[in-house]
Amino acid sequence: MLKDVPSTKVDCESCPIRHRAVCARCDADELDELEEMKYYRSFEAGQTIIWSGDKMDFVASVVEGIATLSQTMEDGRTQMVGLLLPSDFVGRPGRDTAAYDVIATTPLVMCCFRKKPFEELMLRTPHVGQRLLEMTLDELDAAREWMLLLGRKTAREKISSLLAIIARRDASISIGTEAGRVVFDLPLTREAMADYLGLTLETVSRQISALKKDGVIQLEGKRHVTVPDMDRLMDETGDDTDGGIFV
Amino acid sequence: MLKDVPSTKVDCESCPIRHRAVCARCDADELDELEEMKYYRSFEAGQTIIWSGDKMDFVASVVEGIATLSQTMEDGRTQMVGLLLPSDFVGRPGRDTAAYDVIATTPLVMCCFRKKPFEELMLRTPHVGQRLLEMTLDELDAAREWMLLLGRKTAREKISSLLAIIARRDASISIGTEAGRVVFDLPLTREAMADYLGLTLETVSRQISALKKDGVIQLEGKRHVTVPDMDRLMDETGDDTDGGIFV
DNA sequence: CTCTCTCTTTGATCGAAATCAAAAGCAAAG
DNA sequence: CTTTGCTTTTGATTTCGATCAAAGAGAGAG
Repeated sequence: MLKDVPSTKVDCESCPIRHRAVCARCDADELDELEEMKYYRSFEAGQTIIWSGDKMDFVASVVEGIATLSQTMEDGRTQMVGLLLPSDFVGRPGRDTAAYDVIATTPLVMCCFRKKPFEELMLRTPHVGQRLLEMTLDELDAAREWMLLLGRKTAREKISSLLAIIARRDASISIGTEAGRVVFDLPLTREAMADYLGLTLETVSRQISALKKDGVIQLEGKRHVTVPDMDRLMDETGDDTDGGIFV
Repeated sequence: MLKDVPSTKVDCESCPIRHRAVCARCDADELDELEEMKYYRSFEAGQTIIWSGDKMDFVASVVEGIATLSQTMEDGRTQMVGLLLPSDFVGRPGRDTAAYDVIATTPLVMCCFRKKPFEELMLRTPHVGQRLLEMTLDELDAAREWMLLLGRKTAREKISSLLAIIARRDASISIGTEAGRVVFDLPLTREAMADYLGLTLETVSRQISALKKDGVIQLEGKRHVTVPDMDRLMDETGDDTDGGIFV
């Protein structure tokens, strides 16, 4: 089910708990303590990591890969409520059951901490709690941004918004950025995109085809996207000038 | 614009900052400090309390009345992203501009604290920060619950869900509860409901009429609602048995 | 009481996205 | 190379909610 990554002490630049997410202002002792505590788990694409309602005895942050948070109604309608990218945090200090399904959409590596000791550290270390509050507020903003999208945007605006988010996120990583040109691979299937946007997969496909026909994007295969002009794409999102905060 | 409520020391049972929201576990000194800090502001129905982008130099919690958080696109489409009921908290420790419009939908009284001293108290008092994290996580859950509604529910399910939420919230306050029967007044106009649910006001009106015709609810005037059988209403929401967490 | 203004209901029509259906593309397995 | 089992695209049709339009219902002002 899950294979453990070697968890001997690694000086892991990409481990967000240590280096970005939680501990930016912690002192050396606290960092060491976190370092001792952490362990890695990895998952295959498509694997469900946590089922809604499960007991959650750890918190974690994404090191590599992409996961989704989603909710499903009895009749099978599902809505994705969050996208977890590297450095994003999973888990609820103070809660013991998961509220959503967490599914790996690509091979995934997470950096985990058992919840109990992590919570104890939180009590002793106000910075960690504060940082967590900050991150939670960011997530809340993102969720509310998404509510506007789900409630009021057209299918074309929805797709454009999602592409813009991924493009921006990737643009900061990839090198393919020159004068508004961005190139990236979609990390989600059409169905996952539909579940995120509150659409059907057919509508997603059609709108992507339409954006392609109109020259807003170029497609190579099913996943490889080129945005020749980010401003043009942004115009399609319906957002005001400086756009969404999301992810 | 705003008239101040006498802010001499009041032993205010309904003031949530003091008695419920933030300070359940604080000791006497901290409570006194909060007590000294707080002041009240009241607003008329329809008044905009905070504009998105405004500088926010206070945090507050709702004592009486109802307010909404909403986002508006340039072309006027608006989506409500939160409903503030008594005891709910407004404001972002660590942020200085408001992300949403806050509008009073009924006469409103808020218990306010200047942000700076409140943040300082937070630093000294871990309980307050923790409580705030807990509250923020609740809001996040609520927002995500709403994402499912916005993305995947039908108009009828949306209306039923909103009615159920208000009914449940009111049921715990009002006396009109006997064997699943709940009576309450809608605190929102049809338009506000539409903005919350991602619908038009005409659709809201039509669906309410339909629920009435089908005996799921009874209406007296425009606002006064009787739910003869909560279970029946819950069946209409599309939620699984124990329903939403929202509000 | 009547006028005005706002909120709400209801009707007729339209349109965007859902649904139903089939074909095309592609990768892994045999 | 063919088969199998996806994911994706495209087409035809339907439907739910939006839009356009008008009438009813209160509440408050004069």
